[in-house]
Amino acid sequence: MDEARMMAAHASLSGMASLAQPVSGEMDLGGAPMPQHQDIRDILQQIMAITDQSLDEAQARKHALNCHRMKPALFSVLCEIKEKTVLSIRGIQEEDPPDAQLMRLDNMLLAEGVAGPEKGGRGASRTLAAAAAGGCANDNSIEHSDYRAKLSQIRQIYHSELEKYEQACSEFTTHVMNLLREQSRTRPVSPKEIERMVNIIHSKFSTIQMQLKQSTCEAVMILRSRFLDARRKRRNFSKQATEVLNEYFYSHLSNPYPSEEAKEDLAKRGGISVSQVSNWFGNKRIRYKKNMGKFQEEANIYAAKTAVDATNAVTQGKLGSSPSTPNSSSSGSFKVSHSGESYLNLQALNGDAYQSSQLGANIQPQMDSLHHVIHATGRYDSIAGNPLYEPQHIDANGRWPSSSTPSSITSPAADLGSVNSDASN
DNA sequence: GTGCATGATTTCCC
DNA sequence: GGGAAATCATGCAC
Repeated sequence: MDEARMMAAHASLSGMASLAQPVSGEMDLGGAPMPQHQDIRDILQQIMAITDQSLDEAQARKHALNCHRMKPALFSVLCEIKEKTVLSIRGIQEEDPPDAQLMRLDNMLLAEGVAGPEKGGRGASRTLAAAAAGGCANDNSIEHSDYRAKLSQIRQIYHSELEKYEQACSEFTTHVMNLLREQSRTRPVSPKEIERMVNIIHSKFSTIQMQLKQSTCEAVMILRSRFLDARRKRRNFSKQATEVLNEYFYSHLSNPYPSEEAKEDLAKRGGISVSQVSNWFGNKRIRYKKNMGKFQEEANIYAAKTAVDATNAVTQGKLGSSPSTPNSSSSGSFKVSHSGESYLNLQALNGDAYQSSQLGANIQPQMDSLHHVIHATGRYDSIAGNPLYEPQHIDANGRWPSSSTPSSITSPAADLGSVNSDASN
């Protein structure tokens, strides 16, 4: 203890003689020092003298002082002084307002499914739902499981660390409390001081917890951004997927609006998602319309392919094959399920007859394909008068004739027995 | 590195 | 809600 503090303590004690009165319960009304006062002065003198003594002497003196009958009273007074001075000042400095940042972190961890009860991750499911709206189903399913696994890892680490911190906090608090209680026998430590110390410890551990929460949030953010980036990452479709989509597009050129059923079928066959099919058709329609010349060659290739399939189907039909003979197309989906005779008769049908024939929609893909072949081979002109062979499928407004009300019957299976808007072409 | 192709997203319209 | 159009962002050939 330095001289200044000793003097301060001395002054305090001198002024606090009155505080010690209740303990002794005796007072010299004439102002003469009572025996108790003399005791206190003696104790203080001894305390002051400790610094001048050797270690052994000091220990012995300390022990003697601890056993002194006035010690409880003295400690009580010192505790009171401490509370009135140092601790009150600390109290003002340390009482922080509720931490908004901590609340934000807690909310975010709850929202992401890291904190709170296990629920498969609300954030995860939300992200998964968002991802399911687009992107390859197969790839996404992998990414989903990957995302969930990583989120689960983060959750585990977070809870493990949190538990460690809480345990450490509890252990340390108990340790400090025991220490202070132990020390209260040799130095003035009030219960309030212990309580305050516990609060300080909790506050420090709370800061550490906040750092943990912050790190966890950052990890979740990084994970999410990686996942979302991966979702946005474009990958070209497989050759098969592109072929399946192009086959459908060019064989339904007059009305390239696949129904939900057709989209599902295309998605299944192409190994992509339905929304990817929708995206593809959206892009294709626009890009085809913008630059038909560029797509002509591609159109001819697919048209020829489909036409060959159609011809095969026709031939087989003429030869008396079963009406349900599968299309020889590699795609194997757009099947000609009616006889070749019906197909040939179609060219002579007017709109009404076409509708009543109940097969126009099914034949239309082949008609579209043939149109392209004919157009490409210069034979278009000779049959241009036939309303079935429109040189363009897009009207003056740049729209497909039925684009405002796309046919819901574009799937080969669904085409059966229904009226296709293509018939007007 | 550049330009084109292409899948995905966004915004607007009906 | 679905589609058109514009735009973004990436893949890929050169």
